[in-house]
Amino acid sequence: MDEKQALSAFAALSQETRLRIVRLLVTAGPDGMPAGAIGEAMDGASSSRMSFHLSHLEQSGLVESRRDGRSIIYSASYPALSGLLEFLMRDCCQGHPAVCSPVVNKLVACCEPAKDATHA
Amino acid sequence: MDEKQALSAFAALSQETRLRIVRLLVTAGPDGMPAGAIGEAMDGASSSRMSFHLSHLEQSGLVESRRDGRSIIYSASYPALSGLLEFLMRDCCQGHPAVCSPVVNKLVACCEPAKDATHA
DNA sequence: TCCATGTTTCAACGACTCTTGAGATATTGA
DNA sequence: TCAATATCTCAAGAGTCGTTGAAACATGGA
Repeated sequence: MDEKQALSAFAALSQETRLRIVRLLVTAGPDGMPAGAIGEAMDGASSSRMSFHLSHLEQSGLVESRRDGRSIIYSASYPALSGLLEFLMRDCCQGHPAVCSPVVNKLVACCEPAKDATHA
Repeated sequence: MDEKQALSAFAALSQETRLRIVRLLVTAGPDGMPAGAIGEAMDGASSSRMSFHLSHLEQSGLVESRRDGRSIIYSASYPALSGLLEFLMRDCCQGHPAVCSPVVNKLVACCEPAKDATHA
């Protein structure tokens, strides 16, 4: 992820409705959800409002879409999300231990990474 | 970090100048830099423009300031940055392995966390 | 083919963001 | 006290963002 993409992703996540959509889609899993169902989950937001935010999220790369019959199914892009996290840690915070160590320490507990990964 | 703070932090980082400032201040370390020096590093941005972005960053909690004589010294808030990362991983992505594992795997290599931390 | 359904596109509007330049404020040293 | 330095505050303007409602488009079934 380069700086331009990161700026776009941060802008996408800086809006309450969009942040909620991302949260919802992450929990929904790879199968995703149709736009209409997402709108209902957002306190019944109007379809044009949903479309606005979903296309914003899609342009930022954080979500993906595919058509299924009449519905358009949106799903979270896990690679984009981890790419953003990695950008924030590495490119922006330069892997500074004061920033990253607390996070890694908390996260290894919850995520159980493969212990024998690229860990030179 | 709660959602409101996270939204504000994402908004702060979604602007090129502010992202560059954060990067600069992370590398500058805990001693920070005076506003004028930051402005010079930003292609000689005007003082009012700097003030605008720096107070935006300060309000979001990502940077802190203190007065030193005539200068005001700005420094990165490492806790806020790791708080944001943690929010993104835990609250937003729910610690979803597909998002977090790649990041943690890459980061343990670079950050060398204390192996005996809260790691139930 | 026609209609219903699900979604997008468009125009309009108010609200917010960012930049600029001028002026105000705080601090220091003479 | 005065002047110089470092920074902030304010007002104005161009631009962007988010919402709304109406209309258009795409798909599937009768």
